[in-house]
Amino acid sequence: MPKVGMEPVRRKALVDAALRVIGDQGTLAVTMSEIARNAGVSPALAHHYFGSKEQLLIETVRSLLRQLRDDTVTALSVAATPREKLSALIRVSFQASQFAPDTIAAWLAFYSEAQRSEDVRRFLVVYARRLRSNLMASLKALCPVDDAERIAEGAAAMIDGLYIRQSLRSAPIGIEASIALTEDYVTSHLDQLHRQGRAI
Amino acid sequence: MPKVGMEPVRRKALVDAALRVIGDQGTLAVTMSEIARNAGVSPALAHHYFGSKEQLLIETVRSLLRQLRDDTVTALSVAATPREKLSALIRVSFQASQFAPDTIAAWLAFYSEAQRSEDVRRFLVVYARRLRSNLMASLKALCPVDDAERIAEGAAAMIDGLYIRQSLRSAPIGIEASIALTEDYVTSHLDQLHRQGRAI
DNA sequence: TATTTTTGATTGACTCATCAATCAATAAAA
DNA sequence: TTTTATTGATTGATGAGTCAATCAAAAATA
Repeated sequence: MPKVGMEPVRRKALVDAALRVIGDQGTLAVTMSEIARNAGVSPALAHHYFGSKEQLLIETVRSLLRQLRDDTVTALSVAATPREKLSALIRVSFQASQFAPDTIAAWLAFYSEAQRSEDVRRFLVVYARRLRSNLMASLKALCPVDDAERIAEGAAAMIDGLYIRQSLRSAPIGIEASIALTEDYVTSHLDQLHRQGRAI
Repeated sequence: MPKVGMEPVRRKALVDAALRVIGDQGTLAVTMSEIARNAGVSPALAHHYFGSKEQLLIETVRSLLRQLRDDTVTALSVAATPREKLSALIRVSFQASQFAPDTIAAWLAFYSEAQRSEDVRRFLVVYARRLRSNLMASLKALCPVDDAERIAEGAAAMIDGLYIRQSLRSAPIGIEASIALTEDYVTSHLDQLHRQGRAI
């Protein structure tokens, strides 16, 4: 039943399937067969389009990252002031699409994989940098650079930490609580600078 | 060259080797052969003493957790006031032994594995609970319970977040900087409560 | 328009490697 | 001689990657 132009469709289906399977198994010890089955095609086809499992995995991180970037761009575009942009950045990280158990499990699996695959590591570093630089951009408008750096570092760490804790599913902190906690961190530190007359 | 009483020695050697290999590969996709080789024994011996790979891995998380608990107990015992105990808890998390790249990679690998193995997950939940309850014990002496809960949650998240970010080894935040950031979080929130007259 | 040719999509069957787990055999204590 | 420590060799399962073959759409040609 070969219809022409299937390539992009299949690529997407396979990447999505990889995400699902990884999210489900919570590990990169997933097989091509399983991914292919989940996508409704044969294992051979997965190889045909991606060449190797590694490559399919890379593509999968990439898609995760792209999703997050798109969400971020959208959120930032509707935020007017630097302070609003900060809130938008925090909110995006805990957005439902990012906070879904499957997605969290997949991120975690990739963090673990990053220790072995230089390619995967590079993508995660991009994520870390992006979050940091987005936070910095807004913070610099609100306080001196060195304070901004500290706050950005702290906020980023807190976001990642809340994220990873979510993966254990014990005493799960909800989306709103996570946002409130991070929001609180930023606010209280900015307030502190304000009182010290160091804010802008 | 069988000498009697080798069992405990070998068990420890194998667990230590597992930790090294996992830390090195950053994943639980490690083989019994590799672990055994690293411990200087045959794969068959590893099976002899642990029965299965899963069991050896469980034992390895356990040892990680025990190490952390011992460090924590020691650190808490020399701290007198609640505030000092808080600092001690923070410091322990970033202690050299916990902050070694291998150890970080191993923790990460186990977090990822926790999605699949209920046993591993249980151990990590124990860790999370322990950290939280230790923080709470000291915080409750310094502020109302609901504030304590928020601060404990935030501090724990920040610790985990700094930890995970360390694993990417990009723009690595040092031990001291990590401690300072977390310390800063706790201090500024306690100060805030103080100003509001809600601290104890 | 009818036909042949080329190309893209797809898979079943296969190969090769790896790995967890088993077991029987050996060697040294006790 | 019984027990403990240890391993080499083997087995059985699984999984990544390859390949040749099939099928149908599209393009080219008659």
